[in-house]
Amino acid sequence: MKQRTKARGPRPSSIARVPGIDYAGLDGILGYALRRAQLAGFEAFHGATAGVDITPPRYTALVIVGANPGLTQSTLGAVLGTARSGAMLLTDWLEERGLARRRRLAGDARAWGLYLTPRGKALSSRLRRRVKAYDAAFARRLSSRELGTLRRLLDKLVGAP
Amino acid sequence: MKQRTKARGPRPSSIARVPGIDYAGLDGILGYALRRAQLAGFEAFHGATAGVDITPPRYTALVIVGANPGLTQSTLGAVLGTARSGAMLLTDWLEERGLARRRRLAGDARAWGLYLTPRGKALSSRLRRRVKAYDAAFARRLSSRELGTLRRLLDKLVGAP
DNA sequence: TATTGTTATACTCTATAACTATA
DNA sequence: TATAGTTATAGAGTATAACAATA
Repeated sequence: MKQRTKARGPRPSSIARVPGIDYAGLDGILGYALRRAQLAGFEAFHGATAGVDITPPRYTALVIVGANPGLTQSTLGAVLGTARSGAMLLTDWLEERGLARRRRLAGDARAWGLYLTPRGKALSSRLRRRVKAYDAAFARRLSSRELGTLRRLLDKLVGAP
Repeated sequence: MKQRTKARGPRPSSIARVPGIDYAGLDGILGYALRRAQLAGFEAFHGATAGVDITPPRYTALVIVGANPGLTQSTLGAVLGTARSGAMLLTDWLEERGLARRRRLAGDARAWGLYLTPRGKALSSRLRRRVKAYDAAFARRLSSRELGTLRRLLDKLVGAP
């Protein structure tokens, strides 16, 4: 393992159904059902990254920088839906661990281009494989037909093309 | 309005699709699709609670205490899937705003029972109506048939009966 | 011994505002 | 003026650990 063995910090747990509790229509809310499902998906991620000190946004940053070398921090922020300052902290985190480097871009002296180091590339590819496998195991709770339907409905819900 | 008019703190925004970016299979991950959908649902919640200083866990605490008077903090924590210390902070928050009260329970001198005040009940019922309406508007992006399918698949995914 | 609530501490995630250097 | 990055600050959410009172 390259990173610390213990993931610290908040790990949102799934929402257990407590017997005898009146949920007062809370479980009739679509947003609540989505939240529960998302937490179940998070657990798959957590299993995939056990033993590696990483979190979902950090994983996303790692993968996105890996697939888009030379990306600027602003663009990374746009992809993550986060403010520039957050993209900077993520970049710091990657750089401190030797996973990525900032390099000056030719066209614009204000911006940095982000690039994974060999170590970052190795971690990215290892984790991508693991996350994919765990996610597939999670998705296997549905038939492939159901899964296709679910993906279509989720896309429609968020207005994806 | 009874609460502060401005909700502060982090409001997770939705994940925009940035053109020209290689997502490297990230969007093939079910957990990622669920996350995007959940954020869209969160926006519905945010619209419903505009002008009221409340967050999803605080809203959940308000509703759950309202529907289960005499609930202990430990049970509230179990419902929310959070540690006791978190349930305590939520209870403090409710109490500071005059929305709930702690009262000693007869059976166990260690535990507090939680009860909404009239003000808490009023806020709870107003917000429940608004959240339900906004959630319904959000859900209307799907046909009622699709919605039924989605709910069934989400329940199956989290292993709900 | 175990549980309830509490306090203390820490870390992640996110945001806004003000600043600098550059465009 | 506008943008990229940075710094400072703040609040929300979550966790663990240790403690007192009670079971």
